[in-house]
Amino acid sequence: MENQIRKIIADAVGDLQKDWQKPVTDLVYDVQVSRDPSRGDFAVNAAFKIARQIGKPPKAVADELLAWIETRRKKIKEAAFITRVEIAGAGFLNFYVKQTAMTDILTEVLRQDERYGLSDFGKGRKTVVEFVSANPTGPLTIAHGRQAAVGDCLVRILRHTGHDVTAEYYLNDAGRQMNLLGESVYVRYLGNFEMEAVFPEDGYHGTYIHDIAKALVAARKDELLTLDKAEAIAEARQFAAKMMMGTIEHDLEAIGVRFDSYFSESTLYTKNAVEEALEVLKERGHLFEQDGALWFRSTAFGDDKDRVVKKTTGDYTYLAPDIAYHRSKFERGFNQIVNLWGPDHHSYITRLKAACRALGYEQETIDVLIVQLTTLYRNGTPVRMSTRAGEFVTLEELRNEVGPDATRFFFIMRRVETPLDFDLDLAKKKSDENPVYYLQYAYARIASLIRFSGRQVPDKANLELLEAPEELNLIKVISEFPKALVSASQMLEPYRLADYLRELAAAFHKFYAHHRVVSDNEELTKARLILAEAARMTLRNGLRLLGISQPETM
RNA sequence: GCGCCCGUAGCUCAAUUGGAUAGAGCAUCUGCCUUCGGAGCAGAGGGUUGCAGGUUCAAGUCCUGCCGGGCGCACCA
Repeated sequence: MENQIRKIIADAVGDLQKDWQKPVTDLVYDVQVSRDPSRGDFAVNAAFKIARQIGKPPKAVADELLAWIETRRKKIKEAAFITRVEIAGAGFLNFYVKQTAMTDILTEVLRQDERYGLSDFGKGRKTVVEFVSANPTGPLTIAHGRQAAVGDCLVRILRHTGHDVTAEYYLNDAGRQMNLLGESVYVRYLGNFEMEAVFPEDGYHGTYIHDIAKALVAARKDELLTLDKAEAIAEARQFAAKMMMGTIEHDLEAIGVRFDSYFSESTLYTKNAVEEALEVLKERGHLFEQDGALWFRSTAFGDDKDRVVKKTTGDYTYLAPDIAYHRSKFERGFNQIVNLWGPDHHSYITRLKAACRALGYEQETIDVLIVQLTTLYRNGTPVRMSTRAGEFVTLEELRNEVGPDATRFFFIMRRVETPLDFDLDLAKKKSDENPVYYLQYAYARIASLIRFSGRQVPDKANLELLEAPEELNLIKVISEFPKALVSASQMLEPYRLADYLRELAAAFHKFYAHHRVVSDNEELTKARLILAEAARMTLRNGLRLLGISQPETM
């Protein structure tokens, strides 16, 4: 429908252009589904955009377009479904279309079923979404949880809109933090044999360290006591990392988050990738030595200051392996890089993008989403968190308390760049106040309705019977699903899907409250069952993309 | 000090990237269950979109300045 309207406008412009002073090029305008019936079914703002280009008042352009359409409305086939076009406001063209033109979408939804919403919008995009990427030095926190929920949801949406997506977890397993973990566990391990040792400064204090140590004792008995300290710590580190990763993967799995790839930082060193990446930068003339250190001239790419990649000590900074890591993304053929980072990495974005361009990757898109922090609220007051003392609310604890569905939904219902207030009491409430239940209730209600009807949803019916405002509105909302997905996909904003689904659920509830579906009127019953079924499928497809269950009963 | 982000209803947030009368949820108040699930629906109140200019057919959105808040400015990771 939208395409046909665009075709008409394009033809009109092509025709009228002759009489205009300036040419119209690259015309971009909106064809918007109107939710207000007094504004027609579709609102088009093309006249404004044309007016700007040719230097005429929008109203005048709209008049010309309207006249053009009116004189040909009976002749051109694209216009067959149009019943009326009118000018509104300062130059909007409002299109009124035939009922069947709107209801056709319902049979289409039923036909496409699980495929409704799929698009090839992202065709040609080979996308890597990197998120969570927490060091396996402790359990995942709620900060990771938000990243996990948003990232996973984004992956699903990108996939659904035709991107070739890889969900990747970058494992910082080469650094000092991992050694600290090993040392912390080792000291606790010794403690199990009544042996004293100095606990490392900045070591990890959480009770989970004791758990790991106990597991280590169970697995290796007193074997580590015979090794020298460095060796024993290395063993402890390896054991702890493996065990922590197991826990992390389990916690992610529990809220439906899966990764296609775990990329280990340490492999960058074993494969000499860090040296190679720096070599490339050097060849391209972006490195220099100063004060005994090796620098990347990032200021050439808009950074505030140049950055050290290799310290005077000979060690790499954090940036060096990260450059190598991102180079590997390009080398693996990805042309769309999406990273989800915490707010503490904000200033790092410029640096990374500078490095990517310095490596010679100009065409590829790099998007870094800063996922802001979450504050949990209980009884209206913030829950205190402190990683330092090893006391923090873990993702696992949160999930156990509010359940996986609410966990995911609350994490994604806001734009990622806004800090999130997570109301625990609200998330647990099984009532109308809880937005998760609003969506799931709509789904369960439709499922129940179809069960009640005691029959199969028919393939076809006289859909022209659907003419009440609530019915037409629901149809319009259903028809906007693919567009909502593309929008969420393009802008990398999963919350848009959550927002859309709330609107869809509201449209259904409203329809349901005003009209009886199963009645004596056989034809109308059929038509309304089709409408309900299309709503159910759309809701289901959307909830799946959010990773939220679709209960048949509640 | 420099850079980035934010300021919208009592609260939490939207607003189709510049579109028409700024919308939802929560909270408050008022209605609706003898028929498909009331975890729902209908309605009311609540706004100078921080302030002042500017750009244009059109500004919550873009530009400038101010006010208020947050974050970042490492040879840490």
